[in-house]
Amino acid sequence: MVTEEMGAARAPGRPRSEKAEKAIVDAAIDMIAEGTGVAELSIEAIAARAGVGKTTIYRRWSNKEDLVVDALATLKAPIPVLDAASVRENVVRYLGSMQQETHHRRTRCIMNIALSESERYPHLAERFREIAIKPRREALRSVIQRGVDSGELRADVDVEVAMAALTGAMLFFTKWRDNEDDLPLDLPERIADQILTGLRP
Amino acid sequence: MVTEEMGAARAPGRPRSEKAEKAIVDAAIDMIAEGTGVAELSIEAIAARAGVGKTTIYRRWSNKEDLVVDALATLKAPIPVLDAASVRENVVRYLGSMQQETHHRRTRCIMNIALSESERYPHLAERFREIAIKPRREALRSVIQRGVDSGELRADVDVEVAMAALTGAMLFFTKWRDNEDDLPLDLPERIADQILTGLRP
DNA sequence: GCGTTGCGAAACTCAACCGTATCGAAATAT
DNA sequence: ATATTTCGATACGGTTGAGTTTCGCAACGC
Repeated sequence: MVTEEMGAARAPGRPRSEKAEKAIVDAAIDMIAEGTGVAELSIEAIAARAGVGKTTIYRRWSNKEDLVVDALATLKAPIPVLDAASVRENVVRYLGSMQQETHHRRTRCIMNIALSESERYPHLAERFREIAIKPRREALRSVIQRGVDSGELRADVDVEVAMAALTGAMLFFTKWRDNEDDLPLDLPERIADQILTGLRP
Repeated sequence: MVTEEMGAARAPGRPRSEKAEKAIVDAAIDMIAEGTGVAELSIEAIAARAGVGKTTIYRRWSNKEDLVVDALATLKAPIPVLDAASVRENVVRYLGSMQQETHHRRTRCIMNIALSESERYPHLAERFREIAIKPRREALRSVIQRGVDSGELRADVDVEVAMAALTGAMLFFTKWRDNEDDLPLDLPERIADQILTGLRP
């Protein structure tokens, strides 16, 4: 009875290729970023694109959802630095980064997953929230909370509603617009100014 | 050369069954409302559910997307009456109806289509916007505009941003929440009060 | 009655993809 | 060297659904 628990050299045969693993995950992400929904995503297509045999995929993940979850987990979400002096400036930066990201197709399509496939793939949606949404939400919450603490914002401000208004307004513009082209460049400023007006003493 | 333009009795043979047509459209809508994505929606399943032959479907629509577009077009979106005296009351009603609708799975799933399939099915998304989103947006815009005109809101209010903040905040709460259960019942009031604070003289 | 057209049902071909199995080659530990 | 495991490739049976065709019957105008 040899213990399998610890130990470094635990491989009797040929070790699994990290390169193949990365190629698979990249292929999956790329295809999602190109607009392929999770439903249409096929293992065969991923294998072909990654230059890998189907066996290599099935040896690691038992189904499509597991693979996609792992793939999403590798996505790093760079959060803007929110260390400016004023709440307004931090909010403008935050909204600006949101607006920037909607120009990257990758981000757009990943957001679509979070929004649309959440009904059918709860695991996936939860994982996504954990990775992409939560840290940002914390960052924005901190900005607003600091504003309340410092007196720059009123003490009775409902932080959750304020966050929803700011984030929701930007999302609304970028996702529900009839015409995506005519977004004004100063949108972050306009949203920040209008909403913060109601939050100041 | 007989003109085919006008005329009532233009049917040589058996007329097409309106009942069958309605059954097909209903079946498609029901399946979408139950969570079936457009991609997984199969003509065969629609035919079976509607109790019609595939022939009957292909005789009317050449592909799935055309059918879904037509199906969405039959959806009537009941818009709340916004004739209260105050802007606040109208906004609360509007947000309240939004919150209500997210409890109907039908509405949720249809919203998902608008949000998620918009990349892959542009026709569909456009049609949906025309039917479901635009009238509501007009209703809310009218409420805010009337508030500005009557002096209840400031003259320099950015109506578009205000709409985005109100609608976006509610959407954010209902769609991006970690935990969907703990939505406070007075959410419409809280959102309205907080945001309208910044819009008043 | 007759020609025409729509109807539901069923059968068909064709393609995609799933998940598994098999193969010879390659990579590693002992 | 040998045993073991992974590799990519390929093939396989099975399922699903698209889109077409055929069939016998029903509904309509004339």
